[in-house]
Amino acid sequence: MENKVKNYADEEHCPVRNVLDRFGDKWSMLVLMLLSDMDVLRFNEIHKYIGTISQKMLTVTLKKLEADGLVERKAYPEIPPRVEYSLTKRAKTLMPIIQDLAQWANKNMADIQDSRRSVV
Amino acid sequence: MENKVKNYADEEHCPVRNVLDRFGDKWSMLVLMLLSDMDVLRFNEIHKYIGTISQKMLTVTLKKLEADGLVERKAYPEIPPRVEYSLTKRAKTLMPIIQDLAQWANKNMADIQDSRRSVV
DNA sequence: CGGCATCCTTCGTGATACTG
DNA sequence: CAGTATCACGAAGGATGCCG
Repeated sequence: MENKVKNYADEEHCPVRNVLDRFGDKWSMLVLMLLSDMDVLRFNEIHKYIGTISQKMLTVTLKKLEADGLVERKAYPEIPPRVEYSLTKRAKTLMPIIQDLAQWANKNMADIQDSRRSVV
Repeated sequence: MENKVKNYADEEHCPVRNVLDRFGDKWSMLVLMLLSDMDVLRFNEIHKYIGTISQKMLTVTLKKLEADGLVERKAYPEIPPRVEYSLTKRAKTLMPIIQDLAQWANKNMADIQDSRRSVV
């Protein structure tokens, strides 16, 4: 019935790619972890926490995360404007996995850097 | 002692970025999952399984993974040449996390795509 | 067979200036 | 304050051809 050689490039077989396409970029993961720690933050607060991100990239990143239902955006119609960001429930189910990934990274980073040097 | 505002961009706080910088690219994850399924594969076998990857990118991806100690490369001095790739122990400790990520992706992908459409 | 070298295109990212 | 708009650049990725 089934072909022996499945196509590993399609999304059917590799949903991970679907996920990574969304927060595998330079900043998304960082924003998620930050919001996970701090619960609610305003635009400029995030900007200050992540010192090196540009305003543009923060905007783009937040928009993407909001579109994917991972971040909630709450704008208050005040002058000056105030906008608060927080994680959605969906994002919160993802965070434990991110934490596992972080732990693995912590444990293995040193060894990996050794690998790169020794050029086995 | 500590500054209230930590820098979330440094590796100390975000080892995930270190990991993602390594296999967060377009193909690494795919190669890891494929090798996890198939145990041992030759260069052209991987190439066929992942139909859409270019030869160049497969080479680059495998080299990166090898350098990080995630993939083992075994070359047989024959004519024509034969090279076999497999996961290292280190990579095998990572795979469960990847699997979790894959499961999460499977469960949530549909909802996420709905989110993108409804533009909440 | 399993690469490497080169060229070329596209995308992500950054810098800067402007706005409601 | 919280963005948007525009320009510019570098890196990632693809196409093609050559080699041991």
